[in-house]
Amino acid sequence: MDLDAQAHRSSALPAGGAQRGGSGIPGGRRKQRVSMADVAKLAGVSSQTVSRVSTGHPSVVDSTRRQVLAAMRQLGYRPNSAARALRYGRFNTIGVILFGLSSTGNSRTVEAIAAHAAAEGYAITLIPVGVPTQDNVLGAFTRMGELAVDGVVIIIEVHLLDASTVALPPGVHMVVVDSDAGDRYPVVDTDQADGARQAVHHLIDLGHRTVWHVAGPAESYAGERRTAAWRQTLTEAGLPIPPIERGDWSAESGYRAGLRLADQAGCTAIFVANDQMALGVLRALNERGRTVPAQVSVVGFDDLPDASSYQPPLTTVHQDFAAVGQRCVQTLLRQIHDEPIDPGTNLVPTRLIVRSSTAPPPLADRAARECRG
Amino acid sequence: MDLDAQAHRSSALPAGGAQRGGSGIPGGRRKQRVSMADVAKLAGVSSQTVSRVSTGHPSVVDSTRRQVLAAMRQLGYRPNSAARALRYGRFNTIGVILFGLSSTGNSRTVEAIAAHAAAEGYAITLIPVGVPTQDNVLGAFTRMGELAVDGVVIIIEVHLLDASTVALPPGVHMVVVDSDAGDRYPVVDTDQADGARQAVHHLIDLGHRTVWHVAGPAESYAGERRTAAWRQTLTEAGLPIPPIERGDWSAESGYRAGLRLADQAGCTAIFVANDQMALGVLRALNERGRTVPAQVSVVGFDDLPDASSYQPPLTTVHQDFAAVGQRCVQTLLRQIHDEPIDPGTNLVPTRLIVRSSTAPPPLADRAARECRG
DNA sequence: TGCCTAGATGTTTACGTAAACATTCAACGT
DNA sequence: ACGTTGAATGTTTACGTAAACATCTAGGCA
Repeated sequence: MDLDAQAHRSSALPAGGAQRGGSGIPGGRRKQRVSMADVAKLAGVSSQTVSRVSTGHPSVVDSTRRQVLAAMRQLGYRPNSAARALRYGRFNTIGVILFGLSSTGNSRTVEAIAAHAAAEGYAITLIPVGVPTQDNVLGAFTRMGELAVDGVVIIIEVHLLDASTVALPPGVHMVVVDSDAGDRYPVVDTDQADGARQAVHHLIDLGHRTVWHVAGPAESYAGERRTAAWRQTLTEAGLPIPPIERGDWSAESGYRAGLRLADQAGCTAIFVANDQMALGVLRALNERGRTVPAQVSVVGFDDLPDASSYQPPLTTVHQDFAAVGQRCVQTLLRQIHDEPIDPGTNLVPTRLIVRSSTAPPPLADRAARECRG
Repeated sequence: MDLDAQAHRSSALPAGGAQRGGSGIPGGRRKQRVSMADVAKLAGVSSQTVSRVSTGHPSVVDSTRRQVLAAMRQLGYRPNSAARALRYGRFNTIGVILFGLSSTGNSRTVEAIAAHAAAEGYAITLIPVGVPTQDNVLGAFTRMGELAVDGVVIIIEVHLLDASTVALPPGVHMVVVDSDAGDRYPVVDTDQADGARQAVHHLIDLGHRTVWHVAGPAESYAGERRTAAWRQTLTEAGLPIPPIERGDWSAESGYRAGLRLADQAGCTAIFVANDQMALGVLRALNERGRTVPAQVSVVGFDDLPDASSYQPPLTTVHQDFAAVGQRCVQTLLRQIHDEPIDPGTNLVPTRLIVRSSTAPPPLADRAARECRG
């Protein structure tokens, strides 16, 4: 790898554009990049032939092709994607607008998006929004308008986009992840409701009289969907609905919520809205001497890679982030290629992973319905 | 937001490029994007004036500027970044080559890179490498060569780049994260060695007779650096060097290593090469009835957000991923702008976060040197 | 032999932008 | 009054690529 040579070259060049290069004089101004014309000259063909070789056009005779390829290698030619994009009117790039990658699922979703986009010949550009204020989101949209993207995946609570002043630049397609705006935009999302339902049902089926809940922040639609499904599942089962504890997705907030729940006498089962908070809940219960799962059962949501190593290994709802990313790319590319897309929300199924943090309640707390079995 | 209008428009258009548009006839073929010329025509000025307004050039009289801005808004003009990139020879984009975002620090580093790049007017493009084979890395480099980036941050064990056949396309600058190739490429890295040293010293200072070690995979230079520093620190302290247990960074592998260590009689202190494996170690020790920190002390590395909620809260080495990302961007931009860069490795300091997983060893195991204090 | 066909290659042009250069015009000084 | 200046704006051109069109060559067939 010739890093050194490169560094030397660039530092040896005349600094600014002082020479104001006459048209084609190489070496005058920094002839930064090798163009097709350069390759063509060396190979003794026209630049169009170089173009044909570059794009794999069939009607180039083999000897010519080899000659051109040799010249390309010799000069270190690489196609100028800006010129290509200009020519084609396409960037072959997908933008991803998000708050941050540190949030649990985002990084894995983005990873999947990147992987699948790459497989389709698309690169992805990250457009981070620092703080999720409406102003910042608008700013991201403005920036995105100037960005070299053919479409965007928006991994942001969509209600932040509802300011009527936002005008999405025409020609930019979009897919929204993690939202309930199913009828306004194409949406891909994990089936939050069904996941929560499975979690709560699991606990009910084990014989618990009810299921307590540590919810995510109220601003999160994904969180709210999980909470709503928790409530509905309990209602359908004719069980009482305990008061909600609320966290901010962090393990620390789960710990605080867990301390409060540990003091609730009748609390034998907890559905926690994500695994990180569940980690905190487990610690709180342990500190308060309430054993899991003998005295209290805990179910999480996400199935983080670490969840199987919690103490005890966590029963949780598995989210298929890879599938979400894959469907995002697929939906977006269909739009970009002017193909029809299935309207409405594209739900990715979840499944419950049963580990060691759930068990039937202590005998004293066992529900009557358990006796059916 | 006029998503609907957009959708209708695009579906109402003639599908393929059947019309093969005569040169400038609008409406023939899809006149996809609004150009400066369109704005100029509407505003009754030359396209150069539109350009001047667009770039904020001072010599445009206010009335003209307002006229142009109005026309821009009316037509929904947005600059074509491909044309700009072609004109300027710059993309204002930084590429990031990595394996995956799920790996611990990567997502946070990338996040920081994205944030700082955005602040400098640069977007970032993700170039994921599926499996870290040499072939794939080469593939990524090839793709990157064709990509619209002015520089790349490489978050990949650098020895995968050492195939002599890799020719980095000239004109693309690079910074390597997480490597020991300090003299060949500009490198930004967490000070792995010092972090490990702090961790081991902490345990020694608590009076442990030696410190056992759960290492990362042998292929990881970052991991090897931590291991080497662990060994050196013990050696300098004149302490014996126990056999190494090795994991693959995952909590599960940490668990398995922990089970093996739990059976080692003299093991009272463990330095684990990352927090995730430490989580597994904690579980293994707990299962084997060895209490932390009373019987065994554990120190991790990374300071994941969750580490403070482990059981017990983990003493660990804090990595400043944000600083790493920031310095990457800074170093890269200096190269891109032809400014001199400080050669060699740019080390980001770490600091030990002492929580509840470390304590002096049980009396029977206390080292003689402890009596000095 | 000469025309026709098809495949290989060369030439022209447009994509949207902005630097460089050219032009216009009003304000100013002598 | 007239030339000079400089600010505002218009015109030309190049950036690198690839489609569209033009040209050229060799081989097939009457």
